[in-house]
Amino acid sequence: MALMRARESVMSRFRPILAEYGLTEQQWRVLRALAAADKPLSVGELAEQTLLLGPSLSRMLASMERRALIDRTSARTDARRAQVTITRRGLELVTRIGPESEAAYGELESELGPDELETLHQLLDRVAAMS
Amino acid sequence: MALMRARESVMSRFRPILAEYGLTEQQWRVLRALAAADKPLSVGELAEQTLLLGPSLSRMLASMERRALIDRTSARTDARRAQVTITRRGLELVTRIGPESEAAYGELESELGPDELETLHQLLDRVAAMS
DNA sequence: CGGATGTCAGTCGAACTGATATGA
DNA sequence: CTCATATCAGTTCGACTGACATCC
Repeated sequence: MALMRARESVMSRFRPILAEYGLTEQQWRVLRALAAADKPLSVGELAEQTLLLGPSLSRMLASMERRALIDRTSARTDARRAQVTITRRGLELVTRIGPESEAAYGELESELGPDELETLHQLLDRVAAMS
Repeated sequence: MALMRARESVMSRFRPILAEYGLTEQQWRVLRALAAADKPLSVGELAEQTLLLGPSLSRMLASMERRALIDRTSARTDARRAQVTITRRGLELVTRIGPESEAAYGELESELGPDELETLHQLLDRVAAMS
């Protein structure tokens, strides 16, 4: 519950911004992962990085492709593997929303202080690594 | 994302146990809140403690009432306010699942150590309090 | 009356399972 | 053939909104 409350506290600031741009949290995670990666990602890699399931991603990607936020082509070396890339339009969205995202992160840092934010990060990573 | 990963890591151990008993995470949160409170809770109080929305709760409570896990009556002093209590059957479920829940928490404690778990808790609470 | 509480109805997004096409 | 990757189909659940009944 503590983890949920903390996440809810952070996201409640950020969700309205996403809604303005017609994005769900999950779609935002996809866009960020693609923008951060400097290469095309497979659906499997995306699933891992965004904590989404394959079928959910599959439908989301179809919808995001219709909105021209991402592109899907199949890999040359392995035709099973999709190549998902972010489009110029998608990247534009990320760069427009990005600053507001960092602002939310900045609030967090000014609330906790840089050292304790770092501590929090390390502890969370250790919990995540338990799996 | 760090908060999500940490939570996912914790819950991935626990979710199969809930599934065994036919409970969703959200229903479990309701049961725990009711078991922890030694008095009837209103839907509003439940919403606050479980991070669920009113309408979602309303439907869930109806379903849980059909399964005889909870009871709903209206308050004497204020007929708008519902009195939600846990039934004997619901309490039985909590006491059966409880130990497994604490086992998961124990894993966390043995992974981080008691001091750092405490630190994590405090940091998370501070983030949650930002709202 | 105005404000609070809870429920209902309906829509939407995502989780999840099982089956299937395709290719390594 | 096997295994992996991705998608499809279908169901279920909760988020969310707007309307509404009820009561303070």
